[in-house]
Amino acid sequence: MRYWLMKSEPDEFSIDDLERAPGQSVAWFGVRNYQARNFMRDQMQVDDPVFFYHSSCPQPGIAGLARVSRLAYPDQTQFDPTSKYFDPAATAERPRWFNVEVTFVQKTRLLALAELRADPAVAGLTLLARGSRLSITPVDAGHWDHICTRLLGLSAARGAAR
DNA sequence: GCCAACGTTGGC
DNA sequence: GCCAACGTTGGC
Repeated sequence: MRYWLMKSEPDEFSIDDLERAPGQSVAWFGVRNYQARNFMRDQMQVDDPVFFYHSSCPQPGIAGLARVSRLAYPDQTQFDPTSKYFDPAATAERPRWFNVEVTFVQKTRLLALAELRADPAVAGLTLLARGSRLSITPVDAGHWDHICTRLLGLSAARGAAR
């Protein structure tokens, strides 16, 4: 099992939107970065725990927990000419972009980026790396546990969504 | 709105 | 295959 952090702009799709989604499960479509795609396509497994991170907003930070609910499959928006994620180079035979699905676990208090940066125990989080822009990043088990139990006050079991 | 950092594109 | 130009991300 691996742990992940997935960024979303709350204006586009927030933790509240995930909670309200039918079945509380959604396709994580629109990723157009190869490294992030590869994480989804090659490494993410059903039930992997996910930090849901709000980016490009007044209070960037972790806003909740989710988990992977479906293995990666071709991102349908790449085939849709009316979508802003349309990719003319993609074909059904040779899809270029993939997405997993994630499901809602729970909201948390907003754990601000600034608070993460200030905590030496999570130094090394890919999210915090200089110039890091990746929308999907892996999280070490130790960092996951520290954030859940020490910073968010959750039980480790709840945090791991078992 | 600024801008640093990084990724992608395309001419050569 | 190099690399300049351009586009995007995302915190501030």
